[in-house]
Amino acid sequence: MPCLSARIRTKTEWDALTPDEIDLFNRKVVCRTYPAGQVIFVQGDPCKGLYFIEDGLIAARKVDEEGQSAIVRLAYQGDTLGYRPLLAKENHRATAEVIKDAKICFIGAPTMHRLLRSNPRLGMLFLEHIAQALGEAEERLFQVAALSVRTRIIHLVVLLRDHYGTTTSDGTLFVELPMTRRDLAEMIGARPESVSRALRDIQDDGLMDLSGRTVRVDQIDRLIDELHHGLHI
Amino acid sequence: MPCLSARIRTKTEWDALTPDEIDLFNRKVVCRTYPAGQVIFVQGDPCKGLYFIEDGLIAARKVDEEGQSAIVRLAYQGDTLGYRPLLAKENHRATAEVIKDAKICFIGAPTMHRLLRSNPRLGMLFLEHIAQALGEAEERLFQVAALSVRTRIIHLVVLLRDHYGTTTSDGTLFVELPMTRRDLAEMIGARPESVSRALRDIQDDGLMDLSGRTVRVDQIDRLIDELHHGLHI
DNA sequence: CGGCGGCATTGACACAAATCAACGGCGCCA
DNA sequence: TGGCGCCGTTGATTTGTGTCAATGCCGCCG
Repeated sequence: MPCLSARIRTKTEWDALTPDEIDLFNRKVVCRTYPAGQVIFVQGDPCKGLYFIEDGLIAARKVDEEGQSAIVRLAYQGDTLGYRPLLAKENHRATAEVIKDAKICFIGAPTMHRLLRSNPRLGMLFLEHIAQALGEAEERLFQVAALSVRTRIIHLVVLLRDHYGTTTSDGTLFVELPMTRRDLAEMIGARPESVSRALRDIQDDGLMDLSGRTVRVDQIDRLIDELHHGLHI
Repeated sequence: MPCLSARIRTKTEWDALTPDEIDLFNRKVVCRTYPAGQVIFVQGDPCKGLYFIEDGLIAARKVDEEGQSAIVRLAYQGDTLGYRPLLAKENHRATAEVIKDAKICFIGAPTMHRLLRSNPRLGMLFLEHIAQALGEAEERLFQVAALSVRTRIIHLVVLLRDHYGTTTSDGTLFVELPMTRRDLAEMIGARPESVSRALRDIQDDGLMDLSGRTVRVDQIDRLIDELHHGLHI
């Protein structure tokens, strides 16, 4: 079973590869599974290649000397990890940690550069991908810089809906919060206690129903409205 | 006088262009000057092409419906603006506003795509550039999410040193803060009053000397140390 | 010239969020 | 089976920033 299965590939930048290149990829790639909690690479490490996420959820976390910490990016199935330092020719600037058990394929920098040289379209698709990633990073920068914890939490739930939301036949939306309160807090630049309180406040206002790590939302519009019009109307 | 002068070009991604392509660039480009305060494009606008900054300083600002606002990026001489939406195939997600009088060259999207198709190396250099921009965005995201206003201010001064710092013969460093307190505040996700107070506090601690928009730093090490070891030692 | 508007600073105060502390629940494994 | 450690919540309290208001400064323009 090749790591780069067609099902996943066609939705990613790897769709640019020719059959020969797919063959090269599959020969060079090293795949393994990582349990939750495992660290894939550490900030400061030299970047030896990149990691294609076949399945699972990974967080890129930055930490400083005082222990202050924040999650700067999430990587889902089909995403690629480590491309930023590879392309910028830098060391890793974040630590990658598995949030949900993952299957990850490593591809070394030399192979990657060979593919980029032989296939300009691959570079163009990476360009598009990284441009979107920059847009998301700037969006979250804006949110943390300008919005309240409550609003940031709602943005986070809406964001997680893309990958962890399911809608039942009667239109009710369920969103799984796929990580601890601590990690949710690090995603929005807050403390776990503040996340707990904000979630309860939003629940008390009838915007969602929380049980454990699952959020039930009856009227997603009411959530979205608060993002656009603020609390009061 | 062609817009893409060799002096600036060789330090940017445009160094990849062949003489023919430079010629095409110079034929297609439209240059003009913008006074401070002028808006170059507005968030939500379709992206019609990109803007090469021959001189000046530009801020990319995000604003929401409630008027909350933050500066998500600065663009200096030699930088290119608008490449993110162009490459991500999105509309502009920020408003570009001139901070210091600028000379800017506009190059339309069709020309740009033609250059990218004819010259893969241009794409590779953009890839490298945008990868670094993503690194900077994530660094600032971490700072706003995890650090105090005081620390963020120091980071900002150190950042501005790259483009607005000069060192005298006796080793004293002068950094110009090239914008209003309001804009400084929007760069770090704070209020102008908080910026004023933080600057005064840092000055009271003898780490810098502030007069108007110029900061004098005698021992840059002491500033940098605070970033790595915190306030106390 | 005089006055208006934006900039910067400062003080008093309010408030959102952090901190500190305590508790119950749960999984894990010695 | 018991206990240790992490998770999640809640309460009490502190504190860093935001908010509001007043002032002085300066540049600009009628």
